[in-house]
Amino acid sequence: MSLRYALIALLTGRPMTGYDVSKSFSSSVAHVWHAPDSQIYPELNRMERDGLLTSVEVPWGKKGTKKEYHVTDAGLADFRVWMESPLVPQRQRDPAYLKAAYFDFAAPGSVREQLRQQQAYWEEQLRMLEGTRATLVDRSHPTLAARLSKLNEREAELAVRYKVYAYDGLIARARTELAWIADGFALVEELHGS
Amino acid sequence: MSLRYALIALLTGRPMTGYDVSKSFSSSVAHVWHAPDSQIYPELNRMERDGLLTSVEVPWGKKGTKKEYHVTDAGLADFRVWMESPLVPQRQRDPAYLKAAYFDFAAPGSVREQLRQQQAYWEEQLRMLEGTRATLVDRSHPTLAARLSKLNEREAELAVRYKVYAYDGLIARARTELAWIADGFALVEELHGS
DNA sequence: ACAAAGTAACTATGGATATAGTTAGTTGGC
DNA sequence: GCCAACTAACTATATCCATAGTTACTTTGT
Repeated sequence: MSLRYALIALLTGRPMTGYDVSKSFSSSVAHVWHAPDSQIYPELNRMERDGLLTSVEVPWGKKGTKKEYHVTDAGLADFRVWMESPLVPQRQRDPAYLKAAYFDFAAPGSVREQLRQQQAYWEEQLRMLEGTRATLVDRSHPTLAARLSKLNEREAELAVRYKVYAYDGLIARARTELAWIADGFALVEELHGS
Repeated sequence: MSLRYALIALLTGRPMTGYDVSKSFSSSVAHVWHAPDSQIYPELNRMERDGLLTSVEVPWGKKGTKKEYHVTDAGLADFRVWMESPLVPQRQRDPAYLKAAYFDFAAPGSVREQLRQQQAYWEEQLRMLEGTRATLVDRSHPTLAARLSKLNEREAELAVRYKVYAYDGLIARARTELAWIADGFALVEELHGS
């Protein structure tokens, strides 16, 4: 059900077409919530049906049209209810930790290779997160900038600070993963030599 | 697909009935992989059908019987293939970070309340993880002990060290979450006063 | 003797998610 | 003038996962 609220959150910044939403999801918003467009388009339709969004047909080129989704008052109210409601605790389900617990079933070379892949992934994540954080701090982030233009300075300050806070959490998490991976290299070294 | 390998991993320790597996999942193994029994029983059946497990009917009381699942050589081979294969990178999908990014939509009191709930959850997690880690180090953990009895000292050392390593990662993650939550309290204080 | 708690093994249903397409119009480069 | 890349909006299928039951037998406490 969080997809629905991720979509409202995104659309409070500015009205968007399904395609825009899909692009936003695969770039910046994907850091906090990933979704493929096969989920996004149907969900946008359902949300319009449920009155959380309205759509406006916008011309595109000569013949084409595109649907631009706007958050309704009901949608915003629904979002606030969700924002105020307690969070259901996350289930632990991470294949990386499951694998690590049974690394003794794999060859040391394979373990090192997998650690390298995880390291590359998290380093890339970290770079992206730090880059995005910088665009939040200087308020150049496109979606954020669109939303800020509708707010007064006090409200803008809150919006920016909480977003930076969320990214700080993600960055801390990425660093923790990288530290764990570094420990993994050291452990393989200790147990199997270099 | 990881559920299948989590099940094989568990059953390499000792043969178990579906019920045993379900209990293990809701206690110790749930730290790395959660699954309800509505997933476990059908998956065990499919795995038996696919030749990864065999089952032995064991009498239970006067009239009852129970099915004890054993990992087959094919199952172990399949597990090793998975253990050696690269890990698909994680999708980020965490409602806590999504919410945090939009805390300005919620009342400060509600934010504090949600932070408190998250804090309680992660403190409890941390306690459990540290408790389980201790039973791994002193080799008193039941599932681990069962597996160790089939291994020589060198193999046992590897099995223990990697399991402790996995738990160290989970513990570090829990601590990172708690530090982030503490920063959240400080931020709410700064932005809205106490 | 009986009830409560525990053990065992499921099923049913709906929603969430991943993977992989499809159809059609638009823009920019050569 | 045409092709590649991009924009737009999907659909189809299968699996994963969560919630909430059901049935039936066993052990333990009183």
